[in-house]
Amino acid sequence: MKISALQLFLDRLTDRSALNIEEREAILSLKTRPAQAGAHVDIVSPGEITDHACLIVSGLAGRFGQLHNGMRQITALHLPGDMCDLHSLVRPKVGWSLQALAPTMLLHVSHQDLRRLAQAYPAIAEAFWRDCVVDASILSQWVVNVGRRDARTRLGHLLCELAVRMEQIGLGSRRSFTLLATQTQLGDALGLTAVHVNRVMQTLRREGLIATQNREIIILDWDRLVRLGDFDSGYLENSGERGAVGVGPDRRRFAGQSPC
Amino acid sequence: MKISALQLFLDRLTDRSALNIEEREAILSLKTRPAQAGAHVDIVSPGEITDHACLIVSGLAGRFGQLHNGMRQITALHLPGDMCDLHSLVRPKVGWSLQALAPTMLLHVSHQDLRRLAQAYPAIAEAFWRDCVVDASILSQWVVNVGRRDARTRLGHLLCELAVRMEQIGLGSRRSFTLLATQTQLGDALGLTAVHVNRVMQTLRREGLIATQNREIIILDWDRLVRLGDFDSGYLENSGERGAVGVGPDRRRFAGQSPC
DNA sequence: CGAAGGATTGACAAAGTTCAAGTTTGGTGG
DNA sequence: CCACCAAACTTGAACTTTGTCAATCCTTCG
Repeated sequence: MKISALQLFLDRLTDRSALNIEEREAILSLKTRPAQAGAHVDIVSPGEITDHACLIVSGLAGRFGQLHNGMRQITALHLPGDMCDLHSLVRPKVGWSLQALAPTMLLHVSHQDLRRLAQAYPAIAEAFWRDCVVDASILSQWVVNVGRRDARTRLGHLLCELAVRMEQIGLGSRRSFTLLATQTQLGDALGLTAVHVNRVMQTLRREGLIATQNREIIILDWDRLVRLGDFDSGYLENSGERGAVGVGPDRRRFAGQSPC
Repeated sequence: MKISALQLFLDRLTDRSALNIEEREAILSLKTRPAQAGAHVDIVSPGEITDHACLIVSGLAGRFGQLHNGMRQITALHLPGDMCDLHSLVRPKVGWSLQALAPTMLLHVSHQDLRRLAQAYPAIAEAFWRDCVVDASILSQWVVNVGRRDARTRLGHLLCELAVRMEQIGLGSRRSFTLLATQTQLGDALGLTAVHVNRVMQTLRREGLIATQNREIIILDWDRLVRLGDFDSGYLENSGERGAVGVGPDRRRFAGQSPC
């Protein structure tokens, strides 16, 4: 049974923030406009002033920083269920491009509608805010990864992150998942050359850490990969400690959902 | 005449978000508790669950990601007027340490009080959210900088960023400002060794781009440094395009303040 | 004055890049 | 179903950039 992208998005929100029935319904009944983008095509271009956010349904999208010399650096990868441009709600002038890395289906959600929700339900505004903060926390890790780790560790870390995130949204697991990025794109994410990504990937295979077939990454030894990648999933998970600005009546707490 | 840190913080908020008199007064009347930290001492340690945010009054603070092998990467530098842990309002479990890079004075502001404001004034909640988003946008640039630029460019970019940010808060200008970080700390921010930072800095001096005396950075040729650093200040500035979740009655627009 | 932290230097090593040439793969039209 | 094309992946050799280590100098501060 196929789960709608809005449901995935809502799951993520409620995993991190408490939302009551009414608020959840409100999210689920957001109007959306389907769209798609082939590999390498911009979903949002830099300099634009957006009036909508993009909810990934399937595929893979990346946020690209462009250098004046033409080099590129991916600063974020967006998986299905990610509401990519949520931050554009409060800062509509985007500084970077959002590009599909592989054929990608998405839904446009208008700022106007999102704003209406945020106005009507402070708890939703807070959930949106928290979502942005979690994204920033992933971004922080990205800086650490790219700044201070050698290539092997960097790639290991990225693979771990993706495995956990894919598992969170129910696509694959930390034993295997589908990675819709080319080695060149991985290089752009890691601050490495495609050539070097290739070589490092080979050593990981040779050492029996991972295997690949087609677009599938198979993690043969999770524990060793975690150690190699210096990975600590804390920044991705909702550790149960959830800040609350403390909005609205009728607040309800959830039990955690994934027995991770 | 000395401007209070709260006023600096408010200036930043109102530069990015419209706040009416009442809301501004509310910010200014926040209760604060002074604190200080010597160079290299933690202000907030990783794993803690904070109940307050930290407003920098003077000095310099940095957010450190720690690797398991002991290496460190600075993911953000915080100047006076920065409310460092605003994001902890919605995610109180912090993943990284906040450390003073030089003797630093700061003010603690309790989450409780900040939450009260955010509840009472949706426009303030939105301003806080926007502040977090701007921080994330700086973080994005940081990823690009560290991931894809060579050492010269990286250092050039960081110097440009700091010059602009110092100018924004009225400490120094893009012709000169005080940089309270050691070369080792710069290395931690740039993903480079202290030794290499030193050498690169020397070439910048030799080429007549910058001069240093004591803790002061003097930028001799701003345009050339901007070109070298591949710097575009867009991500720091409030481009006039300001998203509005559109909260509260009595919204008022400001004219821009700094004729940048 | 002496200690400590920070800046500077040099010789060398290592990690990653560049370039340029294959090889494989997947998809498309005939 | 095959031939062909483009994109992705792989390989090797030479080359750069940055890191490492270890010593020395300089400044600040008690």
